[in-house]
Amino acid sequence: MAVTLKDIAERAGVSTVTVSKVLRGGKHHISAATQESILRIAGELGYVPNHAAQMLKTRRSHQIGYLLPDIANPFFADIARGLDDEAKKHGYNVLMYNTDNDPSGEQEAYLGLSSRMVDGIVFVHSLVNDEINIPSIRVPTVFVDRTIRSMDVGKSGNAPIGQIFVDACKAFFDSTELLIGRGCVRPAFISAQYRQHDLRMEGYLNALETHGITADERLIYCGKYDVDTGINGIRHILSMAPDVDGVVCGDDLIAIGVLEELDRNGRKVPGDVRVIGFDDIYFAKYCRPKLTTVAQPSYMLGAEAAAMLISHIENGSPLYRKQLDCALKIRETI
Amino acid sequence: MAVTLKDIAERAGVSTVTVSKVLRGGKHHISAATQESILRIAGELGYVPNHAAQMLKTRRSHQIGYLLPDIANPFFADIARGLDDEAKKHGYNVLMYNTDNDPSGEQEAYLGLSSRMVDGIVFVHSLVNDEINIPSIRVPTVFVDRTIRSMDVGKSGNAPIGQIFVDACKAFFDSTELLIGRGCVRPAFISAQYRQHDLRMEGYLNALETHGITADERLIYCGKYDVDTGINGIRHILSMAPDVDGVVCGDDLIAIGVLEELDRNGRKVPGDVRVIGFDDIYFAKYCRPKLTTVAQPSYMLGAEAAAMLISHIENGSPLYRKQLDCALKIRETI
DNA sequence: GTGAAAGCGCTAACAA
DNA sequence: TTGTTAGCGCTTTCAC
Repeated sequence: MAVTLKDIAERAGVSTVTVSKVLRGGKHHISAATQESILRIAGELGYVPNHAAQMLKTRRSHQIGYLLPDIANPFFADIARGLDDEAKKHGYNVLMYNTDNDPSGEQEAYLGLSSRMVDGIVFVHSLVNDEINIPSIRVPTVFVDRTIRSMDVGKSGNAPIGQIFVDACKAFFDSTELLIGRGCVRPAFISAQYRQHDLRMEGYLNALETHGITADERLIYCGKYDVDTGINGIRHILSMAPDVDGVVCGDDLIAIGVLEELDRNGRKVPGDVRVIGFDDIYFAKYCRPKLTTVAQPSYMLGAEAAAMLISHIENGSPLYRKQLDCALKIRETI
Repeated sequence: MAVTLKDIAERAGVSTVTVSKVLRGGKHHISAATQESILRIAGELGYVPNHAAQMLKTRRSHQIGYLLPDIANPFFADIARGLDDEAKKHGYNVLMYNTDNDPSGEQEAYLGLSSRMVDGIVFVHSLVNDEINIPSIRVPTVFVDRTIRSMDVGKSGNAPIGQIFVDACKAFFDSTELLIGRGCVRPAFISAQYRQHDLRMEGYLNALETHGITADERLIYCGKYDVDTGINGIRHILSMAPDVDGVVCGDDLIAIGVLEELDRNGRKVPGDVRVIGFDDIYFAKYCRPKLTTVAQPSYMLGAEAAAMLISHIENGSPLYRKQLDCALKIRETI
């Protein structure tokens, strides 16, 4: 059986309250002698506070939930790392939950985490149907990466909401424009589409329009954010529109698939087809040819989210919306 | 304020005990009518059990801790995915903690997690100094990937210990032998070395000896399990022993670094130098040239660990040692 | 079938 | 400066 405040109190000849005060530190008025003896005894006995009891009493778990599509995607793993590092600094731990972008799983997870009394949730939402699919926000929640429209936020109920994101629309506008600038006249778009109104696609489409290029649905393919979507996507596009000369990819995983399949088909990159990704996962720079991509500040996305959440939990500072910048990484595929 | 058993009890005109029994399901002797009304009311009120209270009472958190070096390493992310999937099946959640292989951080984390009352811990241990650096095992713990010698296990104290691992020594023996079979006479070894007695290096050395090749310390470089170690390692080796004609890499990240630096130096792979990795992370097959490597069953490592742990927690089945098989993935770098 | 009593370990408010 | 009282929400005897 673990050692409790009571055990220490008995040996020190004081009450549990005194022990509690001393051990918790902070401001109290306990004599130096008592303090010292309590600290010593606690050390000797190897006292470790019982979190469940503290939790029940204080309604604080010092845990934050991380709801994400899939930790095996390096982009989300980087966010996780930022989260965990920042959380640790403040004595918080991270409860991870993979949703696979499954809306019902997401709901279940959200409820589950709130009953576990996480103090806050960092949520990379699937955004199916363009709206958050949880009945109500019960816990302070920061949405990362995928933005929520303000009307969704209003609708969501009681607990406060924050957002950390990048301007994906602009990023995709820029990268599409970059391809066009390099001479592409038939740039394709391969991505996932979890919401009706996809910002990445919007950026692509805007750039096309700006440069007087007519959008061609044979050049657009939507699947998931994974390598297979890249492979299948470019294969499909190659069959429908063999004159494709550029590919704007929804993320780097897709881009890697595109590179792979293009290689199999003997199409040279960037000679025949130019390719650009999104995220700048760790491996982007080790692809051959090295992947040109738009870097998301993934680690910072996580760290900022955790910092915002914890500062809200501890000091009541309000949650906020914050946009982080992307950075173009020109390498060899354009 | 959240709805409690008491709220339901009042409306249903029964005691909290009755409500608790019904809601928890399982075997009890409550009349169908009472049951039905309790269930209905609980549903209406949106009852969610308070985990902290349950925890305090039952000493079960339904959480398992995952202590790992770095979630940004895809190998550990894959394990995490296996863990989480298996844990979810049984109603458990995963608390992640990145240690960066820092022994003192590991200790702190281990203690922290046990005070959070995790029901078990899955531990990818740093194994510095060839022994586990935690004072005593307080919680059922399964060591994954890095094996613990049985003497370490005995020493560790009270709570039971399990292990899921692969035969790294054999794997490295085989892959070194493979390089030799392809004609390498000066195969190098680049890896991390966290313990004095490193199994990966042992396998490499054994193979050398078996084939009558004298080990040459200029061909051995140890750093960390990351890309930079591969880059620095091969750069260093190239300067010391330019006749190197093969590299056995401690993991795929290192191999990727080696490939990168070899390319910069104009050395052809596999023409001039043959390279083999370890893990088979997702990106191994998308390197150029495609990385030949030994696949670890990373997802299964995680899933098995969770299954073992949970079965022990729930049914008291003993923890055990289990070895999983690796599989050679011959691609283009040898 | 159902409920009363007790307590898990801790902390907040108030007394002394 | 220290202690008393009370209770967080739940579950576990055990009695009815």
